Amino acid sequence: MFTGEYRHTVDAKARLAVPSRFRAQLAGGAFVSRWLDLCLAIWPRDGWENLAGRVAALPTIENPGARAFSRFVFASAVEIELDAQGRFVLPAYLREAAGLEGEAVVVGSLDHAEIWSPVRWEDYRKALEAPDALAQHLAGLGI
Amino acid sequence: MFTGEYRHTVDAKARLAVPSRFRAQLAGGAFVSRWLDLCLAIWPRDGWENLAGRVAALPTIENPGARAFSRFVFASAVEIELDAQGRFVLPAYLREAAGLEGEAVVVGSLDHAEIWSPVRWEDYRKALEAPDALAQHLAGLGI
DNA sequence: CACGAAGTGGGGACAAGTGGTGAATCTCGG
DNA sequence: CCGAGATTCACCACTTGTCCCCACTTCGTG
Repeated sequence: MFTGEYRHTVDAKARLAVPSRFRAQLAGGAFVSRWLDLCLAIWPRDGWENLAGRVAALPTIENPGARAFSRFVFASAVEIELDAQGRFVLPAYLREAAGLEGEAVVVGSLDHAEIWSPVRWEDYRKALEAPDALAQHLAGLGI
Repeated sequence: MFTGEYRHTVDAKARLAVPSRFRAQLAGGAFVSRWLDLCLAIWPRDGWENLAGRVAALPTIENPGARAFSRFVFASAVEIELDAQGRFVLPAYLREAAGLEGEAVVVGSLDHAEIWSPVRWEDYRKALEAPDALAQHLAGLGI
């Protein structure tokens, strides 16, 4: 399970360290892709294959939205390998897509981790903390 | 069951002691996350897995609100382990979220415990103690 | 009054995160 | 086809933060 929030640096060589708590779960191989709300996602192999299977089942021929989503995710994806220090290299187009430079926030999201620009994450989180926004979301869930 | 109110210190290393009455219930593993009304929640493993399971079932790809709530819960959560003295470390982002420094109030809340900043807890409690506030909230709950 | 448990504070060992150097590979021009 | 430059990758070194253990104080209890 991926949880928690970690602030790491993106160094001059575009390397980003994966939080140590995530490493064991990514040992069997990992994929990075663009993701919803202008962030990036890190998937362990099985989660990635699960996602690929679900997207493959979408009606990509008839439905432009499904087609767009499939391209959005898979055209950008790279398989990554961690170096001895637990870092990997972020391709330039992914850095650009997420607006990353200098620093990044890595957050857990259950079956995958996400990489955010610190500014965007802050904005997103603040919108969420508006007094009743959360309770609204909870209401429909029966929680 | 978690009940009672305890005032503990958050020391220079950001450690917080769990009230001894709660420890047995958290022995099998515990999780801390952001929670409603700007406090933090401590969950025993089974309670957390119950919550996580329900959030995991949400349609996070199609629904931005579900996505936001999923991020709120999982991005903030940490699995904690108590040291020999029954303490654990509060990550900086959780301290900030709950406005904690120096002291904290730990309160029981049936299936989980909550961590409040003393000031916020005081305000919240006072608001509830206003003559009719509680009755107002209870109305319609069928209690 | 004595004992034990709970809460608090601090020090040392180790791992995580970060920056940098050198070797291997690839690209491009001569 | 060969060589110089650029780029990437693997390895090494340092700093910082985290974790674990030990010691002290206070409070409740026998």
